[in-house]
Amino acid sequence: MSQRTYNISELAGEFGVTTRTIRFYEEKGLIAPRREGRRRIYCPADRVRIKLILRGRRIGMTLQECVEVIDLYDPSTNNVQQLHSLLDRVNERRSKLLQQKTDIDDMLAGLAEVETLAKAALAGGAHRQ
Amino acid sequence: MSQRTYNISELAGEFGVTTRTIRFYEEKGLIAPRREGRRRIYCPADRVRIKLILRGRRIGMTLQECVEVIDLYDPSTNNVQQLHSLLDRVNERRSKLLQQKTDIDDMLAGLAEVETLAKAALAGGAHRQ
DNA sequence: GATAACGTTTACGTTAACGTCAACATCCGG
DNA sequence: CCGGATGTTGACGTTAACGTAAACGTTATC
Repeated sequence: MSQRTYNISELAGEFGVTTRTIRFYEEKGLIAPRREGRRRIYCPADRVRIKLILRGRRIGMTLQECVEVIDLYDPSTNNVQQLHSLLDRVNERRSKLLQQKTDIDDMLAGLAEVETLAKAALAGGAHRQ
Repeated sequence: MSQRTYNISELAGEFGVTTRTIRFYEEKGLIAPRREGRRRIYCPADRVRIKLILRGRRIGMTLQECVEVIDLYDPSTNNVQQLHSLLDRVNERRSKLLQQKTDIDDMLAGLAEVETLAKAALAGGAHRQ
């Protein structure tokens, strides 16, 4: 069951970013694909990391924050202290995300109002140019 | 019923930003407080605009996008063409917001898993330093 | 009337997240 | 063997969103 692999333009195409973006993430230490000669070869895990990074970016997280969140998913510790600190960071991140959800819902409510008013105007007294 | 007013440091304090940030928003044309001499005097409407800008920023919108959204709330047109274009922009913005909500929910689900695992580790086989 | 406390303008500095370009390597079909 | 297509490594450029600092005005207060 040899893992499927990807080259850089394949992933760039899939995610709608440039190859420069993917190389930049590597430059910043967010991913570390293996090499075949000089060429970068991405495994499924690399691909997932990129996906997670881009998800973070879509909600306005910095690359640094993206790493922090991804690192949460990858505990690799059994130490009591570290588990507690992990739980703390999970809670911090969660409260930020919940605030963002509230912001989004408020904004959606505003849009709904705008839509209602605009449709009413169209149905009622709107005039042509 | 004379409107309440605010000075710059008052608003900066309330919103947890610097006065520089507020002046910067003005520089970019996002707000336009009236003056009393050289001093900036903010009315409730100005305050609301700042609040909306900061809400946009929290979910990763650029200042430009913030203006676009705020402008949606302020139609001031009865032209059919423009009303249709308004509705289009509302829909575009909504779909971005919904994508963001999905991203946030996915991330929250991930955090919940991490939390469950960490708590299990603490309850079960975690060891002290 | 000196000195804080707050505000103003002007201007240069900074950081993040890439874009852009040059110069070169590799590979592949004709 | 050669010309694209694709990849690589520098290296410098760019934009957004402020930070920071200097130099000055206004007001309050001791």
